[in-house]
Amino acid sequence: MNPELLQNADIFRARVLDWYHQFGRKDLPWQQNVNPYRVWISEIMLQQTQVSTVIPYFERFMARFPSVQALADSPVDDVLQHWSGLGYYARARNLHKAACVVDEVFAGEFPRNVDTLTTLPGIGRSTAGAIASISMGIAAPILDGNVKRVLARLHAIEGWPGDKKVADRLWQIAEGYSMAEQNRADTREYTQAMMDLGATLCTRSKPACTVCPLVDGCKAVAEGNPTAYPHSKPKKDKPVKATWMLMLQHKGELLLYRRPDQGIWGGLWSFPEFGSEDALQQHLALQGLKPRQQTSLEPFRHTFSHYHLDIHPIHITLSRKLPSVMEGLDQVWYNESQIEQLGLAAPIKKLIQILHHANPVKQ
DNA sequence: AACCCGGGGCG
DNA sequence: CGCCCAGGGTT
Repeated sequence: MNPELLQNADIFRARVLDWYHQFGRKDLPWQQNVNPYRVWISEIMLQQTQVSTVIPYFERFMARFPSVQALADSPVDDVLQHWSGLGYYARARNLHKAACVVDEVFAGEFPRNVDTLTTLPGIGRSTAGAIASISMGIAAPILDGNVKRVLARLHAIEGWPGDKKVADRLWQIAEGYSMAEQNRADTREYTQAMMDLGATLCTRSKPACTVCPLVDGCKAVAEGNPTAYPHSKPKKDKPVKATWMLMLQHKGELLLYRRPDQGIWGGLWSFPEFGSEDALQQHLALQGLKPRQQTSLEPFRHTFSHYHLDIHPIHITLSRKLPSVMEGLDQVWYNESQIEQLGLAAPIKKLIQILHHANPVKQ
């Protein structure tokens, strides 16, 4: 462990810059003829799309809109057309809006400080930092996804970066490293180096720690699990619901009803459901049914995107068919030959198969 | 099929 | 302020 790497910004920057000079990418289109306009456009494109896809878009965009004035002077539909295929069209609209603001409010010159840059539509703190540091030599930190990952691992920052407290901590660290004494070339290269490090070495799932210039200072590596950082979004624990499913069998047939179009498994065929075992038993009593044979199958959990459903299947064998079980809904006595014909939710299909397996139907 | 992304918009 | 969304790529 090398604590100086974490505490001394000069040592940290020297390591990062040295790596960048040896291995970093320096020939990307937006790294040529660097100016605020080109950096801005590239940053917005790179927020949503990977480098290899962005390159041709960037070239076409620059050929058509070579300057912020050219962009401001063009109809927004023209801008959207050159954005077509990238998605996130609100960003293209913001691009055009911001170009107009730069043209009209700032006399065609990008503001030379982060706070004013941030007032432009579509430019937040990170994009402003990238424009300021890369194209203006201003010592501003950035915190895009790549840098977030590098810093969260290096310092083993607990928590999800979407949480404000965690983001604030990461910004604080980024600021600490970016503020060290430096010259203008350093500032540009340092920012590019940090993004490159995150994009090419400190990747989300397979970080190349063995060749990382920061490995000896990396707390996540010291803990033995760099990919644990940054912590992922806490999946809000899903509520657990329970249902009791009535599997009525008569000879080789099972009673299914068609679910309403709205709600889960809309329009699919399913077993009658009840909110509790008591409700199920009460229903049976109302139907004048006193089952001789009743089996509770092993309850199991089915998980939806937004909740868990604990399914308690209750199997009952009848000696005669009931006329109607679920008031007002289509029902059908189902046998195995219909397996392809009816739309069944996955757990229902599973349940039917379990039953057939346990009690092979004697036809 | 879940996760990810910088910034905007909403309650 | 916190929460959700966009929209397609990666894993």
